[in-house]
Amino acid sequence: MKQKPKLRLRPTGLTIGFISERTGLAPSAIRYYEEEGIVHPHRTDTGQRRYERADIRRLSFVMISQSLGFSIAEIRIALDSLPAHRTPTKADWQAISEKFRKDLDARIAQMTKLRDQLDGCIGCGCLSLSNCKLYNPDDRARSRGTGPRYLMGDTPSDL
Amino acid sequence: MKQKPKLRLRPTGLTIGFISERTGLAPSAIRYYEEEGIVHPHRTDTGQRRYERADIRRLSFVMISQSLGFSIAEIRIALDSLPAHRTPTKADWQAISEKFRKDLDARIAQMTKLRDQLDGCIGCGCLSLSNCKLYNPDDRARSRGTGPRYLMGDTPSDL
DNA sequence: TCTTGTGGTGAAGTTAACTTGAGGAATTAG
DNA sequence: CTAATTCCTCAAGTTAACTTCACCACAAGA
Repeated sequence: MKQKPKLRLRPTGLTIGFISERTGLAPSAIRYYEEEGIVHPHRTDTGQRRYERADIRRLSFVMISQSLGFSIAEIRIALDSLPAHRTPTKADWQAISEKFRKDLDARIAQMTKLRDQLDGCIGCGCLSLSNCKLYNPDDRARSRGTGPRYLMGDTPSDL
Repeated sequence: MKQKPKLRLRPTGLTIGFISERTGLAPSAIRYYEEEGIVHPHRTDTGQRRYERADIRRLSFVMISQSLGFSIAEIRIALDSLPAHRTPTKADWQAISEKFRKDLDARIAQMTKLRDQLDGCIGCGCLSLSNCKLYNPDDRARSRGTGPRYLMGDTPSDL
């Protein structure tokens, strides 16, 4: 008896459950990503979502990028540069990761700089902001919450 | 005529407005930090908050730490290790920044590793998760949003 | 003293990234 | 052919880190 492979993928495509298993993402998260324009599954005539294998890659890319600190908005923009109606090639993915690599490089440099100055700034106990190298407002690593979030630099006087 | 210095600091201590100016933080944020146990100003008999100079340092520490990606919960815990009823010394701040430096070191190492493997993983276009070095679940850099957020590693099969 | 600030207190709103729940339709297993 | 799954939609809830608002009290200066 032929052991029927329990694949939730009809000729129409992969089900959300299948994608969920393979990526570890909850179906609700995957639907959310669709709202955010990160994946664009097509629908069966009865309205169920069907994905392609390439979508697993897209979602993996999302997870990795998030772990690197990118927001889904940024990720969406990056993914938008992938070809719309053609399965992305190796070269497509390489191009997209290039930008992220740049960003990563910058952030690593930034953090290294901060670390090296930590002892001289917080560690020394002075925290005199006017001398402090941590003043650097070019910090790009923050974007949570609401309203303005400014890294010190508005207070030119000493403490 | 002696130009009266417009310092909002009565013998009772520094006002929230003064602290706000010096740190660049909005008064609302400073009050919020109080709720979160990060600063503990005392009150005048009429209920106004009065801060100490050391609080500016605490708040600066908070801002710097946040820019490094620490949550205020983590920061609060770190600050709790400062002496409660004594102005923190140089040594106190050094001890506290030591832990953060460790964390920073780890994160820099992590990001560097990720960057170095980016080309070989996303860049190559394979994204075969079972081979991918980005699998690494020891990633500590994420903690936003609700519910479980797991970095791939639950999906041992290939994509 | 009178008029502007500052300051204080809730309560409610905001963004991001999702989850949870209710109620109903399709699909699949036995 | 049922029963059990899986899926769908829409609305509302959640956490973090604050902001905004309304409304009232004190404080400072001309």
